[in-house]
Amino acid sequence: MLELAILGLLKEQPLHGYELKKRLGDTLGFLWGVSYGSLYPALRRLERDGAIEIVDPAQTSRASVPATGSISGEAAAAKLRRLTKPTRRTRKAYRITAGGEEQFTRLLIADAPAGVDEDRDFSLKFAFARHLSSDGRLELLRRRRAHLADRLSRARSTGAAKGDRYTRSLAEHRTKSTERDLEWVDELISTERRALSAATEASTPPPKAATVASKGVPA
Amino acid sequence: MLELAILGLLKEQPLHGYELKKRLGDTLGFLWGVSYGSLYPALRRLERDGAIEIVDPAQTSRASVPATGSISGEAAAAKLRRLTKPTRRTRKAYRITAGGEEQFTRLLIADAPAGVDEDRDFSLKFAFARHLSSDGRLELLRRRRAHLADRLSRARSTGAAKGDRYTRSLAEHRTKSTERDLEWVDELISTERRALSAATEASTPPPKAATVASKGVPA
DNA sequence: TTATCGATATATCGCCCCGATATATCGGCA
DNA sequence: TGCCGATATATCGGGGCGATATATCGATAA
Repeated sequence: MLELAILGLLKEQPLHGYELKKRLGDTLGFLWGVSYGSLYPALRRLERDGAIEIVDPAQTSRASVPATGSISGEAAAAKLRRLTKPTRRTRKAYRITAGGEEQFTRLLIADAPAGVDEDRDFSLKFAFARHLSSDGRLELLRRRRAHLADRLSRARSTGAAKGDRYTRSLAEHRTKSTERDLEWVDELISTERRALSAATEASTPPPKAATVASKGVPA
Repeated sequence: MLELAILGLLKEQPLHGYELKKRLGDTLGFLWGVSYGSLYPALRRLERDGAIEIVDPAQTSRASVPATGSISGEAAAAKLRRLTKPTRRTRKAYRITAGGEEQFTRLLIADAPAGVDEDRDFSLKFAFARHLSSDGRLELLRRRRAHLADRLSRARSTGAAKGDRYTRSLAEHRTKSTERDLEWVDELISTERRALSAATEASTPPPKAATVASKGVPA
């Protein structure tokens, strides 16, 4: 799971652990806690599997790998002046390899066996949806839809008159949330379908009734 | 975390592991995966700490501890006939102890240090809200509200124009979800406040303007 | 009767993630 | 110069998860 996120960020540019954690907290942070206790082991795992590699520290000057503190205006000049002599050893930047790119795609496509982390897993994959084809995105959304629909039907079949006031309120609220999630996914599916059919129309002569297939959003 | 759920169920009646798992899946299942790999270690932990104890197998006939498969009508008679000779040993039923009751309360009251499991933690506690005093419930809801408000402000401060289309859509949807959660919690707080003031009015002479304190729902 | 099958039931394994903590180094400032 | 806070890497203990190993029980079929 973490692997996917790391590889996704390293696809953009090489980064070292600390910066990686900050970006995970920033951009995917609303999904995720990401602590060092998971990050560094994950990096070692990825390196072991040849998915990432350490950027040669001699080759890459300090400028190539972004330092965490963004230097601003005045201070930057002084900083660069003193940086002609590149000290500082500690800080290992990682770069994604060809194998890593492959693994990224594999993980992104993979149909995860819907465990407890379903929600997080979907969100993470969707956050990297730009790396998927239109079909890939649709497949991802379809699977998500199926999962939510299943959760919903299961919630409904479990009679509403179960447990005490608080349990019921909880279940009810959760059901509503699931319904909203489902609606959202349906919108995303519609949008994606529209984009797909528009693209198809552009490359092939438009069939008389091209909008037929997008009527409603069945599973 | 699991401890709280287990103790909460054992408060009602003694149960053995398998049944415990089934009930966790049924009643709290919308929260939780609960696998044997966590359940049995948790039971051992609780037993080690004296929070639960094994029900003396000699004492308790089969009927006292619910068997999982509910026997229905015809089959039940035949079953009971053959059960005069009580074979079957494996199946350890656990009972909550006085110390366990204490620990349950402690865990239920505890202000968990808001980690990744905040949502699950709140839901679990709220599911057992009937074991709290009205004040306890209010405190629980207040903390939840604070957490959600914080999440929301953090989401808003992180400019909406970040990332690609998918990331933005994700963030937006999640923000809406948080808003809905917050509204729900506010409703719960109002309800609880009303109940509390009604109870207060019943026991003490009603002050002239008793509704003053319930204007709006500030943190 | 015996074989077999699915549900019941306990338990452990390896893996991953988390929070806490240890340990450096760096840059800025008094 | 000495100190502090931010940067940076790393490990530890503990808990949860999915998979799996056993074993027993009851029912059904051969």
